Parts: sequence; C-alpha cells; structure tokens
Amino acid sequence: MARNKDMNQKIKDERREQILSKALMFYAKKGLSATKITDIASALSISQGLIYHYYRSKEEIFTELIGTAFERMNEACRWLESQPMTAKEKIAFAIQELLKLLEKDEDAARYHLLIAQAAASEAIPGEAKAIIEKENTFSYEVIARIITDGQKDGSFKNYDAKELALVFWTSINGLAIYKAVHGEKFKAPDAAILTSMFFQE
Amino acid sequence: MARNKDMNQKIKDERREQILSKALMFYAKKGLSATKITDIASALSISQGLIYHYYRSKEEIFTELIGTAFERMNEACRWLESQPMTAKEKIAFAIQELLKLLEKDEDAARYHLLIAQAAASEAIPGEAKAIIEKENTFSYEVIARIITDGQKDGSFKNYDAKELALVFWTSINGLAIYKAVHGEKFKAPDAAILTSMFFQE
DNA sequence: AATTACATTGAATGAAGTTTCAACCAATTA
DNA sequence: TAATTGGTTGAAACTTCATTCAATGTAATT
Repeated sequence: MARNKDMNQKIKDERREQILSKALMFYAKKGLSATKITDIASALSISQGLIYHYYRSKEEIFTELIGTAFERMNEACRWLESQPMTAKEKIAFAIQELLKLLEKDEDAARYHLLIAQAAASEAIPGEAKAIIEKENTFSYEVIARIITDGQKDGSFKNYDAKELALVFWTSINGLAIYKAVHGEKFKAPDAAILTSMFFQE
Repeated sequence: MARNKDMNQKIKDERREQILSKALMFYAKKGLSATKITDIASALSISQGLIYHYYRSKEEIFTELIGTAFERMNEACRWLESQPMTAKEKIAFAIQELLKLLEKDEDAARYHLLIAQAAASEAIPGEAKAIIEKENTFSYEVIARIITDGQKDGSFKNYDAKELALVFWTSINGLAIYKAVHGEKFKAPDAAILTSMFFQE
C-alpha cells in the first residue's frame, strides 16, 4: 500500500471543498454558463484536468451546490420553526439574520445568491432544475405557517399568508442580487423596514 | 434603382424589432451567455447569418436592449415625478403599476427582468455595464426624492429615504425574478403589502 | 424582360471552451 | 530503497458556437 487512506481522503475532501467554494463564487457572480472551468482552476492555481478528477462536469458541480444550498436553507427553516419563540420573534429574527448574512461576503451569502440566480435562469441542468422545483417551496411554506400563527394571535397583518411569504422571500432575494452587483458598497437596510410589512403596529 | 427605399426601410425596421424582441425574451430567461444566436434565429425562423446583417454581435443586441430598458425606465420615473400627485399617491401608483406590469408577460415586464438579470451578472459587455452603472442610480434617486417629500408632510415612515428606495426597487426586482421562474403561475401580491413598508399608518 | 439593390441563406471558418488521457510526481509502506 | 497508490499536470482531441462570406432570391424600376 502507499499513502495511508485517511491522508488521501483528507486531500480529496479538501480539494472538493476548494473547488465547490470557488465554483460557488463564480456561479453566484456570473452564472453557470459564463463561468469557465479555467476560471475555477486558475483561481485555485490547479490544472483544469484536476477538476475533472473530482467532478464529471461543470454542471455536476453546479447541481451539487444547488443541492447543498437547499439542504442548508431548509435545515435553517426547520430549525427556525422549532424554536421556542413567538411568530413575531421568529420573523424578526429571520429577517435580521438574513440581512446580517448578506452584509458579510461569505459562502452562506453566496449560496443564497446562487439560488436566486439559478431560480432566475432557465439555462441550468435538468437535475438542478428538478431540485429547485422540489425544494424551493419548503422555505415558502415554513414562512407562511409562521405568519399564519402570527395572524391567529393578532400580531401580524391579515393579508394572505402565502402572499406575505412570497414577498418575504422575494424581498430578500432582491437584496441578495443587489448586493451581488454592488458588493462592497452594499449596506443592508434597517430590518424594521422589512418587518413593517408583516407586523401589526 | 430597385425596391423603393421606404419599403426596404420598413423591412429593416421590422426585422430589427423582431430580433430585439426575441433576444429580449431569451436574455431575460437564460442570460446573455447561455443564449445562442441560433436560439434567436430559429425562434424567428430565419438564418443565423441574417442576424449579422442587422447586428454586429450578440453583445451589440444585448447592449441596445439594456439601453432601451433604462431609457424607458427612466422616462417612466421622470413622468412619475412630474405628476400632480402627493408623494403617497405617487408611490402607491408606482407599486400598483409595476405589479400589474409583472403579471402581464410582455416586453415591458421582460425589460424589467433583463435589468435585474444583467445587474446580477458580471459576465456582460463592458459597454452594457457602463450603461447600467451610469443609469441605474436614477430610478433609485427619484424614488428616494419622492419618499423624502412624503416624510416632510408626515405621510411616510421616517426610515432613511435611501434605504427605503433600495427596498422599494429590490422588492420589485425580487418579484420580477420570481415571476421569471414561475411564469404562468405567478400572481402578484396585494400592493398594500408593499406600500405598508413606506406609509405611516 | 433585364437590371439593380438589397434581403436572405447556409456552408465554411475560426475561436473558445470542455473533456480526455497518457505521463509525472509525491508520499507512504515494505 | 523499491514498489505502489493515487493525486496532479498539460497537451491533444472534441464540441459548440459565433461570425464571415460567396451565392441566391426577390421585388421594384427601367
């Protein structure tokens, strides 16, 4: 035998991680089709060939990222829903955290942008599209449920809960995309502006 | 001489119009780089060659569309600002019209989406980028001015006017993008949800 | 009917990327 | 130190498109 297994596994895991992270950066910025394999490879100072040692194609990387994005998003939603907070606290907390996330330029923010970008484009792999169609509704449903709860105790406005959930997520997505363009210069707005759409005064 | 000039001019104008309109559709849906010249050509049942009779390149079409998009958008903003309405009426009107626009799937809606898409991507021609950077602030400024007016007469909430304008446009963009994905199924939310971010109760 | 001015076609060209693959290298174990 | 395993390279083969261009079609004018 040669190098021990753990060592190799570690190298492998790290490379995969590097590739995913850089790819995420480019996909979020330029979209799938405008991102070249060489963008990713040269940003990591590795050969293009190596990327194909880890992934079959550009699209496979993309699809894996979309999968992870929804896993994290949905996990966060499940977590939020299960917290011992009032509906009002949950929504206020979610908006605050999401805005905070957008200000930092980290993977978490890019995942969010990736979803927004991917959702906006028809030019994505079929598998990724399927994931989006399957998973995208969950976060909308969670927010709608929380809002419905809040309407029962009178702390939320009485617009249609689904419409409110729609506006919740599309507003966040709109901000994510704005941030993608203006990058550094972006400063998140006061969370209270957004919460005022939902809360009874 | 051959065909009369007017006739030729008419054919030319019509073709240009057709090409622009189809290109707008594809760019809005898939982005610049994922849109092939053959997508446009075959959707119009013309040869690829013919497109090059009218435009130098993919990018030229894109850039012209971006220019037109901002012309229209900015013209609408100028118009809005000059109307004899209160600030509150202006914002309410703008939101209503924008939401109405989104429900119809027409060029006007696609222009809006094009800007959102283009703004979100770094993979666009330098000239188009320049237009975006130059023109994109205007609509934000107009809305910010109207909001500032509304704050003076006490009908608007007192958050930072620039932040409110930011949320105004990013919320609309977020909805535009959502609509792009879900197309038919999209139903615009109650305009009052959005206005409640701005108006004093 | 012949001429002319353009619109239009589609095959050829070339550039830009993606993907494959044979050879190379680095580290561990025997 | 030799053998081995598997990560890594980069040039070559392939694909996919964008773009060009020589040839063709067409309708008005003479």
